[in-house]
Amino acid sequence: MAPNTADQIIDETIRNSGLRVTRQRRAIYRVLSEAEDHPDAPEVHKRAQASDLKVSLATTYRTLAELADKGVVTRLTLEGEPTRFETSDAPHHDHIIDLESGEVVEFLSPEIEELQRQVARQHGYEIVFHRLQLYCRKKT
Amino acid sequence: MAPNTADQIIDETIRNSGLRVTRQRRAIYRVLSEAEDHPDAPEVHKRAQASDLKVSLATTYRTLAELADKGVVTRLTLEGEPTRFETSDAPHHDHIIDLESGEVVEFLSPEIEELQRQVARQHGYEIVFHRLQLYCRKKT
DNA sequence: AGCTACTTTAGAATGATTCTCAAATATTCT
DNA sequence: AGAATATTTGAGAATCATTCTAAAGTAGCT
Repeated sequence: MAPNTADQIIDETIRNSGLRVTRQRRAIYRVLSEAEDHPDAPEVHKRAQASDLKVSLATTYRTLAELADKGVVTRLTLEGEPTRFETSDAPHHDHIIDLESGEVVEFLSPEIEELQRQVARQHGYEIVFHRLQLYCRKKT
Repeated sequence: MAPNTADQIIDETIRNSGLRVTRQRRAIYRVLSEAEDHPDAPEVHKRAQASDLKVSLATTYRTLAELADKGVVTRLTLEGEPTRFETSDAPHHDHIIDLESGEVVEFLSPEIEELQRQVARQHGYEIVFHRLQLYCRKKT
């Protein structure tokens, strides 16, 4: 029987990534999958505490790094601020950052992705992953 | 008479950016303009020392930040490593990062840039600056 | 040369993240 | 189930990158 509850899916995801399922990893991954935004490690830690899932800050950092290395979560490294995280379950996308409000908007452009592949190929490379960030201001 | 030697151009560049010309700023900017690669702050500092241009590490960090804010140099923020720098005199370009060797290759794609502008516009934004990095491995 | 504002310096301080290793816990073996 | 083994966690120390501080030095104007 396939997993059906959110909790079961979380456990599956962790186990499938090759890590043991622990209370702490569950808590951290759950915080991320419920997040509407892109929190950094201390913020993930705070939310986990708040939802009565005690985890240390060290474990939060460690677990986020592990999950990122396994590909289950994605690092969002913006200019001049601590690394943020998001789950990798949403389809791939890139980010627009509103320089005034700090708001982060996700977007997807298959055309750009294709051109990226072409550029890489022309230089003898194939893309493993990429980062595209548009730092913008609201159009006048 | 327009500046003709490399030294004069360096002084002009610094002065035009609105900063006073000092021995230290000259040294730092010179290191960057002679660099073939994309050094981080400690590396710029080391090279300045080596070429007999004494500068403190604090000043190196401060000056690189000032020049970046003035737009004379550009920050290159890669995943999981300290910020690197390059002069802004070369035409705009993006980067391919070879994941195995760490080598950084520059490329330019007007088509991608145009698509980026379109995407931003569709979301009601206009781009102030952007970052595009392709993390790659050599094509087999 | 003298004044004044801007700069530099060395070291302290900060912020983000990683490390250490003993205690706790998950999985495996009987 | 209970014991043995391999992982994982937590608290605080440690590290790395970068910025701050306040005292001493210097650029640029007169």
